[in-house]
Amino acid sequence: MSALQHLGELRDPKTSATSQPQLEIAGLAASANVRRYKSGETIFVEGDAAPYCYQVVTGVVKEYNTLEDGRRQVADFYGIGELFGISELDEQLHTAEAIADCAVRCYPRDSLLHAVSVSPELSHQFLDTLMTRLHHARERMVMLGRMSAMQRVAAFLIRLSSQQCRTDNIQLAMSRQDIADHLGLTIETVCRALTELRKKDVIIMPSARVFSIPDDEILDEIAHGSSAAH
Amino acid sequence: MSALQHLGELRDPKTSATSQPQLEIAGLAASANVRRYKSGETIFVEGDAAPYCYQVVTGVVKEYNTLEDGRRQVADFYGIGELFGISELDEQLHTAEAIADCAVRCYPRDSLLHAVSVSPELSHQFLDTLMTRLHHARERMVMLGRMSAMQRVAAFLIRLSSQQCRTDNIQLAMSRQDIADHLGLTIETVCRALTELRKKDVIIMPSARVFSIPDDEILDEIAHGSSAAH
DNA sequence: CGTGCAATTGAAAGTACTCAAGCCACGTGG
DNA sequence: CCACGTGGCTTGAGTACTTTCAATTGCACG
Repeated sequence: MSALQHLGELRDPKTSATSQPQLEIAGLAASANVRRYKSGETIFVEGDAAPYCYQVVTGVVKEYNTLEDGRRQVADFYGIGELFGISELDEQLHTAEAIADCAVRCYPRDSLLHAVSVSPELSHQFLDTLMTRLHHARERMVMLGRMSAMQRVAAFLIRLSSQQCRTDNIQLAMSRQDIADHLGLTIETVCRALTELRKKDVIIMPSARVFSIPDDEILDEIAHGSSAAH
Repeated sequence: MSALQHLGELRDPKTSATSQPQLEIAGLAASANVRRYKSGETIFVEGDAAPYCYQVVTGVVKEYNTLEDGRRQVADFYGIGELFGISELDEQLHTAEAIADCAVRCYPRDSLLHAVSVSPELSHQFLDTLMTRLHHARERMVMLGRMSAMQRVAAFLIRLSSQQCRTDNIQLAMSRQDIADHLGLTIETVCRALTELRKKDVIIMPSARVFSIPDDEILDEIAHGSSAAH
């Protein structure tokens, strides 16, 4: 099976379910407190000391890096239950920002890592999360390295649809700029791809941040098929 | 500090040393046997059952995915001591191939994962390896998503130079095609970038598979500086 | 009903790709 | 010993796609 096909597999419970840690990490809830952030607020900055690891309770968070010239690469978006701000060093590797109003649980990094290393249960679960995340990172590398703009946008919409478990009125929590920065494109190219999908009736967009997929096979075909999608 | 700068940090012992597991995993050496592969031989194929995890004893291995149209994305190259063939599922996510004559240690996957989950020591080490790998995967996403062909090639040469701890007569274990597939470029584009670097005396290439870096600051500048590198 | 930001569209420019051919080192066989 | 064939690497010309720059539209808000 090819890497491209994997991109559609988020829908598959066996890959996605295991990457969702439980909503509260056993034995650590006591030492963790919850913070709230408004949409657009920064949670931490690349290079910061990293005393905590974080878990989304409510809302959506993005992690990104900024290049010298101001361009960004969005590493990932995190929804309810997902961990972020994890690194092997004691400094943050990304900047994290709320893209919707958020509640975020903060686990002391040392406690979390210690708890993980002494509990076989937690260890297994955490390893699984990391391996799944690495897996997805590599699928994204295929996307960034080998897929056309249209294919990237189509694959991104498919991923959102599978995450929200629906093909109707799917919410786009992030801006066009965030999507572009995630897919390695410019905002204009994202717009043009969306416009083309709309014109071909592959997607329906009642407003700029909501869409539906009438026939997900057509979208799949665009995401996985020939790169010449005109 | 930006993600781009991280790309040069492989030279830094604090990031690279921790990602190297010891040469034999304690308590598992008994159940692991060593296999040998000639350059070009396939070790396992994407989708295969994954009864083992592997560790390079000698030589160099690449892991890659093949797309429907035959193009490839090389996920990574692995040198002495590095683990590969790791996934959260019990099937291989990539195809692995020796790009030089290799000796490879095979650990039964279940034993390895079990050993890791019950030993705090191993658990910590394995987590560290995975987090570092995720970190590097994300740096590569920045590269694939945001850097020009010339920047990608320059960054790749810098990485090789730091891995081999030298700036003289650095070996290119992999073919131009492998480099192209790793960087998300075509073989021709890689050639042109190398030719340009040679013409500008940024690198010296006594032969196609060996190069030296007279002044690594210039190369750094090309990798991290303005994308207009003409 | 302006203001301001996000999203969209258009036109021109540029970068990397495709296709095609030439080059080079190496191994084989006459 | 040299012609020949092979595979990997390099170069050239034309093309296609994405970006850049610029302008317009749409929408929420005071």
